[in-house]
Amino acid sequence: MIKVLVAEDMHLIRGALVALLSLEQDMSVVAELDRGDEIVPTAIVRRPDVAVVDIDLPGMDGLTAAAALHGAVPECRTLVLTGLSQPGLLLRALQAHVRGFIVKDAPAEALAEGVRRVHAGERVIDPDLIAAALETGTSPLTPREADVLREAENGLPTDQIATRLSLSGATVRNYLSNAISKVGAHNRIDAARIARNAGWL
Amino acid sequence: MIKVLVAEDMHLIRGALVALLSLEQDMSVVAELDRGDEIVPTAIVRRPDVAVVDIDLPGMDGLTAAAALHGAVPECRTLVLTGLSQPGLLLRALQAHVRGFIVKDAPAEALAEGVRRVHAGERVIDPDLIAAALETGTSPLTPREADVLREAENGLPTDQIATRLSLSGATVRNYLSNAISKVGAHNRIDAARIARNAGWL
DNA sequence: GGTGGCCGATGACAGTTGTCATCGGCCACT
DNA sequence: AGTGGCCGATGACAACTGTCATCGGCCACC
Repeated sequence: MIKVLVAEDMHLIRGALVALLSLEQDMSVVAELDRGDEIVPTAIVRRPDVAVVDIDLPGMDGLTAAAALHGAVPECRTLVLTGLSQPGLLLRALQAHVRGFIVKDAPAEALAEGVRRVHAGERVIDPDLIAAALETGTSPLTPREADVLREAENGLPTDQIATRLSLSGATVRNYLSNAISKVGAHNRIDAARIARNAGWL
Repeated sequence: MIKVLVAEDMHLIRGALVALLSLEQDMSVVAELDRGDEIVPTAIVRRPDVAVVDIDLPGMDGLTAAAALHGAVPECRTLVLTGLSQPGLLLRALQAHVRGFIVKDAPAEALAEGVRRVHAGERVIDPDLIAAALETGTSPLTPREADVLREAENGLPTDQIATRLSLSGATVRNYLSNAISKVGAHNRIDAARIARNAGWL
């Protein structure tokens, strides 16, 4: 019997995923969570074989939690669930010792199948996503450029971004200018959109 | 036995929702769809009692489909499913003769319960969402202002928005300026974000 | 028939944003 | 010791953005 932990913030979706997994004879859900920062403490107590983790969780994002989980409970394999297919996230996921990466519009059977294969030690990654990740490549942005883009995404003007990051306004504009040209955008918000879609933020 | 139609674009989530509904003794899923424009044709053939429809579907958005469904198969009641709770969408949903409105982070039992109540002729709407909708009120934006904001959201510069909407660049700036002051934003992207969150786009 | 709202446009102006050249400090690598 | 990259900063300049006043046409409402 494969013991599964499920972490997904939207209650209804989580319940539905649990229902889906519960249909399988060879697995049982031993924990249900809605926050990333509860994954490790819960896993230590419940000792799941596989953790099914949404990438976008409150408290602590799914990838950070996956890395921490690998450290705290190494025998527990992580299967990441993501809504949007952002290639850059795949790279970060692999660095976080994630063993499987399933997109939410994969066929329903893919989940249980993925859990089984990850439990068996295989890696489970959508081939299309691998191709996209290789194509997109690694982020061209420096950490600071990414920081600035993240703030710009919310519509903050230059000087407020500068204040929040303790930078000079002119420096912020330089970073934005660099980021804009690196990703091939026309302005800051375009750049933020491109970087976000690529999974670089 | 309540016959249910499920329309949700993410395959895995759809399968999970179907699994969840299939656990109920008094209902059966008679149709599964991933596109909005197939809802009406399918409903005409399968005659579901309740349609569970995601708001964000390819082909035709869930609300438009719900309105069409009400016209084509009036005895079928619609229950809308939405990820983000955007108050403005609730108003549009009610105009589309939607009978229920469930947020994806509602408890898992809420779905089957909602299906039952909608089938019984009740309206099912989260009280918090009603309050938020009343608070947010109806959109202050004129149709054209909303058009311009939608384009601005993607990072297009003024002149490209003008081209796409067949307007003068100066007019676009005026509309944006109006929209920005109406929603109390500091710039176009801030305005787009606010309007999007309110469900006005 | 007047009033008011939305549409579309123009011109002027200030403020913000994007680009470029250039600087110094720091750190890693050869 | 030199090279190159990232960080943070400045100044100047052009381009874009946001605001305001103002116009005419159209349509709905009283």
